[in-house]
Amino acid sequence: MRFTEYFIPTLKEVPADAVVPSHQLMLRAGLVRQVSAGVFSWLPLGFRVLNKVINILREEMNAIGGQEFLLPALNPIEIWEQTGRVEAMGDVMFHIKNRTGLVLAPTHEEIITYHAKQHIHSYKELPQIWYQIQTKFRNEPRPKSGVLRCRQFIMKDSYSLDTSWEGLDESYNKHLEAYKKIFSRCKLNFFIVGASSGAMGGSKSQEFMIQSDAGEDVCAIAPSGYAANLEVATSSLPPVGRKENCPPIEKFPTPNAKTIDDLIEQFGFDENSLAKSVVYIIDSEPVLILMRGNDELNETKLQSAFGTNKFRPATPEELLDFTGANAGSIGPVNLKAKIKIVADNLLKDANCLVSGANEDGFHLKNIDLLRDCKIDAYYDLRTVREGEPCPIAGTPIKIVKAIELGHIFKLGTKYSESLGAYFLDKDGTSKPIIMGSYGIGVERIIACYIEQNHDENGIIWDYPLTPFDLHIVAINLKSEIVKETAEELYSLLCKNGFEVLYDDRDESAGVKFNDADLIGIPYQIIIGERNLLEGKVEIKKRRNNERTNLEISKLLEYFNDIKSKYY
RNA sequence: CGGGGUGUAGCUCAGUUGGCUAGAGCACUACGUUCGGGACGUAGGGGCCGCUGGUUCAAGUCCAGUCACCCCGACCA
Repeated sequence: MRFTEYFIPTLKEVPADAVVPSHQLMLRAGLVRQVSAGVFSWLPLGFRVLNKVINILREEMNAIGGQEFLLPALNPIEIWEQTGRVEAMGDVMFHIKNRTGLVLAPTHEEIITYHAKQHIHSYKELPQIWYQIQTKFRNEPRPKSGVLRCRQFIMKDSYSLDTSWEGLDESYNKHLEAYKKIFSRCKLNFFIVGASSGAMGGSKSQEFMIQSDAGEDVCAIAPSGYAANLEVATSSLPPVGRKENCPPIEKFPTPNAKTIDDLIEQFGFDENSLAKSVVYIIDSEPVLILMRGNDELNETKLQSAFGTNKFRPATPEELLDFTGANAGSIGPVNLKAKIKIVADNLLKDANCLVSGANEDGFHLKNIDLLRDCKIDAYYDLRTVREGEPCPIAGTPIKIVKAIELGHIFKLGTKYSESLGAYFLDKDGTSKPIIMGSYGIGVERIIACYIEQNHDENGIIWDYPLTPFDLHIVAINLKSEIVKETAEELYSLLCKNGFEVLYDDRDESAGVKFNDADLIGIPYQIIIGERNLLEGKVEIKKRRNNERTNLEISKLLEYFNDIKSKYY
């Protein structure tokens, strides 16, 4: 491709709106342009990369027996009502205003299940893996970081249909392996974490992550290999437990202690003996949640424990109504109203605790959870912290920010049951199809690759994602010998199957060098009079700036050799 | 949805207590010179100062409203 005949609008300056490196570079190198918040156009150069990613996805999905579909983005709302997800998705789903009854699909479990219901009637027709690479629409409240969080984006989503839970395990593992191959082929430095299933429903789920400060997810990782999204991460911290000879419960004044830290400072209590209480309204019912003093409630865990995402912290008025005190003096004993009390696992059956007295300015000490109050249930509710021992081998946990590239779910029968996708098994009984759901954010692969592969001059592409294999930089095309050689080499390399970007612009050397580094094609072939006098051209490797002067006659052999290593 | 910020040329930005025909650099067009790390000269083109209303002799500048975009938070499969 000749630069003069190809639309590559590079930018010299960093666009003011872009903050994360991948966003800046995708704009500067002419890969994408923003049209509105969370809505992007792919320009020719970026679209080449996008297609390379899509090819890899397609190859690996086909390799595990996936069959490619193309499902509609416009969906009848009825089908979403049947699965209860109009409400669950809430504002995230786009609704069509001038054609009521249609929505823009944020994902495709419903449509897949609809087709399964239509045509899958026997165990003989299972298993199936159905996938597509298609545009999704989500009304994100806050799109950000370029293509990392968009309102319109491309997803590779696949769905497995099985007759048994063992079958689901198999389909799930096929995806797990396929995803590892996909991200490895894309040269991404990724890791896999245990994750929450959230509103998707289902049991097991794992996420594919890359570590990045631009990420919105937080993960706990440990040298043992333990890795989990902070939403579900646990540690093997010892429980508070019971002390011998816990004295009777006793109220004491704490007029100037509103926080756990105040109590530690003013009264010298052991941090572990303090218990804090927060009140949430869960499914319209008040619940007092008791945790170690300085632990943080993990709302995702709360959601799993109660099986609902309809909860919120109680208002100050509600606090006073239910407990008899304001925030800072609340505890599990002597509550004004009889409300449900749950506690974090670390407090299981603990005693000698300090907590609020439900009377402003007073706390209780020597609380025994077995003696002084009734805990309705214990759950894992706390957020893991840096340095805690991991649950696998007790090695210290590190907390890192990460970008989610892909997510695989064992869905189970939530959708097949609500939409009536049943099959007849061998024994003649009717059973719901057991499903899995697996997604990859296509644009995120590209943004993540750039996050991990760039320097101050631009993007550093590698095979196979690079938009072109080779970049010919011809310096001073007014020179006959430069022009002739460049044209000859361009034609030779194209004929031999290389994808070549040939900078044939009448621009100064500096402009071309800088654009070449910005665009970041792995090898630059620099053709200038200086080297041509010796019958040579210069090869510059983008990644490490390594330069080699090579005889022109050996060029084809040189790149064929490189190519054979990559393809 | 809460908090903060920004809207002036294609891009990055300046524009004072309201005051002449609204500016710079880069980009763009023409001609000439230059040609291995973002060249130079000369001459040009390009503006609904986000939008609407108000105050004023006079508004890019002040006031009110509104829209868009960015950041932090909330939310998010």
